[in-house]
Amino acid sequence: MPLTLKDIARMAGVAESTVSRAINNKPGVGEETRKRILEIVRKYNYQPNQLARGLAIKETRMLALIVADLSSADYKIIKSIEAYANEQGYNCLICNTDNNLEKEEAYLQLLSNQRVDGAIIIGGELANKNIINTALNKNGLMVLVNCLAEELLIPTILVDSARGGYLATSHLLQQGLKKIAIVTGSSKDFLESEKLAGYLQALADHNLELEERYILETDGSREGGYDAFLQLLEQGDLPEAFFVTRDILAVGLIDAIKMGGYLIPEDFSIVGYGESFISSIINPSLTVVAEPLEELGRYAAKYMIDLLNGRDPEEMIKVLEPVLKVGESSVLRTG
Amino acid sequence: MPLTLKDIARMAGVAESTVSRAINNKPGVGEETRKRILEIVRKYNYQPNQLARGLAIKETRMLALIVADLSSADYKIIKSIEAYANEQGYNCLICNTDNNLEKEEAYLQLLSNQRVDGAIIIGGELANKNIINTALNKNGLMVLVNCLAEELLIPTILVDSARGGYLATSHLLQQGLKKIAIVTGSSKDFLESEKLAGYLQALADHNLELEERYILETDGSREGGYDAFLQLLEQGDLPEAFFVTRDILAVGLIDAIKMGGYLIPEDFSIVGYGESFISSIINPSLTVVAEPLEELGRYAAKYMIDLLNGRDPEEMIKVLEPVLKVGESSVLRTG
DNA sequence: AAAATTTACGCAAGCGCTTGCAAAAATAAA
DNA sequence: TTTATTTTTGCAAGCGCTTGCGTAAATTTT
Repeated sequence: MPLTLKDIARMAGVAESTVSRAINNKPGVGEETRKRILEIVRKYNYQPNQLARGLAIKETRMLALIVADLSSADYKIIKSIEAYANEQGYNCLICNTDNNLEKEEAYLQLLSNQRVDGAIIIGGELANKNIINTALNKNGLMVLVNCLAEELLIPTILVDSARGGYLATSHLLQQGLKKIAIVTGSSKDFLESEKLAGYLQALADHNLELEERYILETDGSREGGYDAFLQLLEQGDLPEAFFVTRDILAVGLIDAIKMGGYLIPEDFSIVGYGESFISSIINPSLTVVAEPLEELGRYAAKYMIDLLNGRDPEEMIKVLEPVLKVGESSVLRTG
Repeated sequence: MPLTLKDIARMAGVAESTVSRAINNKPGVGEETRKRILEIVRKYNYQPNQLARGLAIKETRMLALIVADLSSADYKIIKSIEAYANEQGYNCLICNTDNNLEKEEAYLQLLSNQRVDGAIIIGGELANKNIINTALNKNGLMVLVNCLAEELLIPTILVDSARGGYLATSHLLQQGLKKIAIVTGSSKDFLESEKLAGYLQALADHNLELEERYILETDGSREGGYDAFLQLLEQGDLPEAFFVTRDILAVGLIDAIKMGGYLIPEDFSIVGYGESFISSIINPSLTVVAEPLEELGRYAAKYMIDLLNGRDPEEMIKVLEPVLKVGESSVLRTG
């Protein structure tokens, strides 16, 4: 059995309350007694029981990280959140909802359970408004990362996907390319539709008219990317370049392009999205719109903890800028 | 303020203890009262405070997942652990030690803090024996994944890396190749040295003698892989094939090989390790020794929970078999 | 030296839940 | 009907910690 406050108190010959105050650096303890107590604490390596403490002061120092589908992209965000949170004395629960609403709901109950002090919701199409709203009404503290809950006043931090789409498309346009196709994931996904919007905006800014057939919506999988190219091939109307909104899609697309005997970037230029190291491993290395994932995570954690410290959520909305990282897939080698 | 047991008790006109028993399906509550109570519970969506419950019954239903360096390989294991644990009513804390002993120690204190019921330690060179031993002595429940703490009686689950090395090397030998180099990460890493052992065994079984210069120890990074090839190039003594023990290493090695104008697999056959989807994305697709990560995670979670349920740790050691997945990098195209 | 402050410390209640034990109620046995 | 038995329920202590409040001791002020 681990030692308790009572044990320490007995050893030090003082009351429990005194030990408590000494440990927590609260006023009301004489210098001498404090030292004596801390000495004993150290000697026996006493660790306060956090459950009891949490119960008494009503905080758990735990955060729930709710992820729609734990993927290789998310772990960087998570890592970053965890690092910051840990610095501030918080631990992080990992909650994979598998894109399952019931699971999401169950996890959000951690808030009302009082198992966690707050929840950070990361990603995708999910983020069901009803569920979140319910949690919100119960005073559940939440932060949204890369997803939106319109109307609801929740601190949100996201990467400007429209800007990303714009950057990617502009880059291709600047290479003198005009026939640019976009290969996206589900249009239900807010971020995906933003990327499309950026793409359209860039075209418009260059006075190019929209070609419906160059907008290819897929399921976001590798096969989806592969099929997208086949589809164009059948139509017999190939573009000069591709903006692909997900790295996995790009992999599939590139498979198909190579299978067709085409060269990148000679026959097709490509810009991808998301700087997983896939992009640098692929041959040729992929030009991508890179998101500042580490920063994303840090902000998320910071907002959460600010929230816990009573800061007003009103002002907490952050839009980070993606940057274009030029690789070999979009630029013709000179010479 | 959330409702408490007392609130429910008052509403139902019974004592708190009765409500408690009703909620937890314990005997000693009349059928009628039970129904009445549960009705109220549902109506108000009452959620027991887990901290209080934990304090009373001395369990947190939380597991710490201690990872040496949260990487893309680990998240699959984590995902799998989390899924199983969640099924069994446990939540998982994510603890990234960043390969830092102090952090590892701090995280293991979660055990003595009684913030978690058990810890699953995943990975690498770390797993400091002293620290673990201390935790063990305090009755900390632990499970090891893909790492070892010799002498200590701790449930362990790992993939047979020696077998992996053997499989990889044998495969190359079966292709009629004889001059096979191995590129490994740090030899301090138990798993890495096992892979080497498997490699050596395979050579021995084929009556090939060991060529020291074909054993290349690196820092495990992409650059490490790149440099390994350069080193051989300088020596002017190139092998016919490579067994590369980490996927990132393989990426670097392949970079270098291509840079040198060589072809894979025509000039060099390659077998990598770990079926991240890197292996299929790389061109040519990589032949790899694949580890059953999902299964690894599931076993880890299962052992942990078995342990919590009082099962004897003695019998808990599981060695999973890796399998060879043949890609294009090791087999000459016929025709 | 006495009075007024300040500081150090202990007491005890409370956080929300569980559980052993005893009392009360319902049921079975005599 | 009485007694014995079982079931239902409540009481109260306890899990390990925090904190408001009151008192004793130390310090400062007159």
